[in-house]
Amino acid sequence: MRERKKRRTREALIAAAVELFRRQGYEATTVAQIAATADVSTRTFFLHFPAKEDVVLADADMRVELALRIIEERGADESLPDVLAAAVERMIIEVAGSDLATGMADVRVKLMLTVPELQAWMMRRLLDAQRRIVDALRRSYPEESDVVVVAALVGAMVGAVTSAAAYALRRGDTPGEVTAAMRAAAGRVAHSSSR
Amino acid sequence: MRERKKRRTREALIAAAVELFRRQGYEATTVAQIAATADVSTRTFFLHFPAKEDVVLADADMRVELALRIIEERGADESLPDVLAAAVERMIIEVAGSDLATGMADVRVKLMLTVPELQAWMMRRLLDAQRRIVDALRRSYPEESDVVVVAALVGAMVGAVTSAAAYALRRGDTPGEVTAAMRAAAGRVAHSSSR
DNA sequence: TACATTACTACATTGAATGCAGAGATGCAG
DNA sequence: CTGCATCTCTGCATTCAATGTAGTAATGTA
Repeated sequence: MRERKKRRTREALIAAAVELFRRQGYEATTVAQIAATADVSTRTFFLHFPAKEDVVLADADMRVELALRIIEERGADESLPDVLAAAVERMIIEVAGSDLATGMADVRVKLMLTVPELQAWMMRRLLDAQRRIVDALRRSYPEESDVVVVAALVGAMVGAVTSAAAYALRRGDTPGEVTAAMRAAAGRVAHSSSR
Repeated sequence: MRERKKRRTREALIAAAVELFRRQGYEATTVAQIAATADVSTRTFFLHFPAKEDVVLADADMRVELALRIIEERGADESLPDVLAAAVERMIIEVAGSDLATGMADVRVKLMLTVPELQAWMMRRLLDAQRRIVDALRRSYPEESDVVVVAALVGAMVGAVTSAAAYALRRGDTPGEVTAAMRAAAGRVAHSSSR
């Protein structure tokens, strides 16, 4: 019941923020405005989100967790690049299923493609995800001696997929085409490193 | 003469900032402190740097310009991945020559590896650099029809090199080893895509 | 009913960043 | 040398994100 109320205000904040961002733009909207629209105090906003940017990228961590689970569950019978490719594929499916489908995410994507501040924030989170993926891979493949090689592979994979997605979205591709582009990019990196 | 004075205050600001960051840490240092140490007003700081973060990443654009020139100068006799590899190689050499050599850059690298705020800023700049590289490649190779494929390649290249560099630095590699790791990462990506 | 937990609020404060008006030095015309 | 224009730099006020603190009110529990 308490949990419920907390989640309601959280979602009210997200809804208010996205709506205001859509109407006025990201920078023109203050946190105070968002809080007022959601009928809470400004201070409450920061109890739910560590920063203004996080309200746009809410629940993005969840996807990383899924990818990490794939890596940790798979044992030693599959090669490292293959497992990495599978993990990335899992994230692609997740993104295709939620972000590219719902209407509110449409606004989010547009914001992420246009507001530099949000791009930087996303990259920051992505960097963090990369680190955790590298750690997970090293735990699952302790025989792979060189961290730097693994890190480079993960960096290439993440860089290729996100760059492909960004350009496909900017070009106005359909959700199906975007996922296809991401998948193709991931495939090229994985294929190259497995030989 | 006027130009000279301006550059002197700029360098005084950088020196003051790096020194204060080293002694007190990045977040514990205020812009007002930096300005006071450099004997200028707080307002002047923002006339030289658009944000506090930029004082650490000063003159990083220059390197990107060098890479772009490589891409634009090369005609059509070399393949796209090869030219991209050459451009990245140029940047690697530049980084090895300046950032990894001088003592002040030592502090900068340490800051970039530890302060999340700076990492986000660097990623923002990196993203911008990627865009410009993609544009330059498309100008030099108009016959390459798919932007997304080019973008994915550039993303993979930049992602691999930066990730490799970050992990090599974090591990405590010597400057020579770091550049070797970057070069190896770039080579793997370039080699894979050229076939 | 008493107690603890917790979401939330009000208030104050710090610090980054911007706008504006003006002072003072530098370079350049006549 | 004298005006005039062009800069850099300053001081001041302001906005806004973000944090610390203390306290209120409601919910859950013994």
